[in-house]
Amino acid sequence: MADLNTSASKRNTWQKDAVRHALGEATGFVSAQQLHLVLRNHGSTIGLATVYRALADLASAGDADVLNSNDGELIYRACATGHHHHLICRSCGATVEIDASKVENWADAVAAEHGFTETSHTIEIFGTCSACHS
Amino acid sequence: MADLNTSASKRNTWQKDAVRHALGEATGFVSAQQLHLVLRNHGSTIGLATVYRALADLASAGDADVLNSNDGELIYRACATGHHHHLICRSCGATVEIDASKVENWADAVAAEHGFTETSHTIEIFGTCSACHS
DNA sequence: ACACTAATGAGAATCATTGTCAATAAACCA
DNA sequence: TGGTTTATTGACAATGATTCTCATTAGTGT
Repeated sequence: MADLNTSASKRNTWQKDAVRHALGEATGFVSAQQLHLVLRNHGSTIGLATVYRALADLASAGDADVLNSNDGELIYRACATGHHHHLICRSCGATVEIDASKVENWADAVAAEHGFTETSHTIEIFGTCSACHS
Repeated sequence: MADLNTSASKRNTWQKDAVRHALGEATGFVSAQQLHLVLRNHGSTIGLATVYRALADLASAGDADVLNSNDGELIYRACATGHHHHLICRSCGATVEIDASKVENWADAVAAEHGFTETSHTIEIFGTCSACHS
């Protein structure tokens, strides 16, 4: 019974759909805890561990972006397209996806210059958006 | 700037010196736990909480860089000069400080373009250094 | 040396995240 | 459709990093 095409056979559950949907509804980045709370407040009986698992799956499938907030918790965001970076408002959490091909190239070049291979990078820009900048 | 210990008077203790020194000795980024272990192995009786406090102080004084490792722990590094970024070997932890004025400007420009002010950013490059890339 | 009080350290407390495992329910097949 | 298989769930325990508590220790100015 080996599923050759879909790596490890996955099942579709309403829990995964709920997490995916809730993540899509959210504006900006949200933590697993926040998402779980929202779902429970909407009457869902989903478990916290399941939210964590679903988010981890989404992230590893490339359907969600992860980054660690400054106070050490992982926060997630629904993410449509391929590789990109974020411009995030520190006060309201609004997020703008930004293309960064120039920086990509710069990062790869710098790494290569120092003999590094298999490079990856973390690039995030934080600021105060115009709405929050009274 | 460097207003001396007037209102928030700080005291100099051998513990803080030990942490500062151990951090200077380390190559690359180290966690508070690792640093504590190293100090204890060298015969120090310093407490873990003190290592955490000393590192937090160094970081907020601008004498150390902080970043979160991918497995969710804070790692520190002695940092000589102003603003810069890092190229880090994923396997041996070797670190290269890189100047990134081009990217600085890019980041500020992108932020301004979207009406963001008071911008800051996180830019780190990870890879496998030539020594580790057998 | 003395007094004042910041800093220390041992352990408890916190908090996000992950592991455990019996019970549940997708997906597949006859 | 009903039965079987087994991935997935969820309640709770466990982990692990970091922070807090508080009695004790030790810098610093007088």
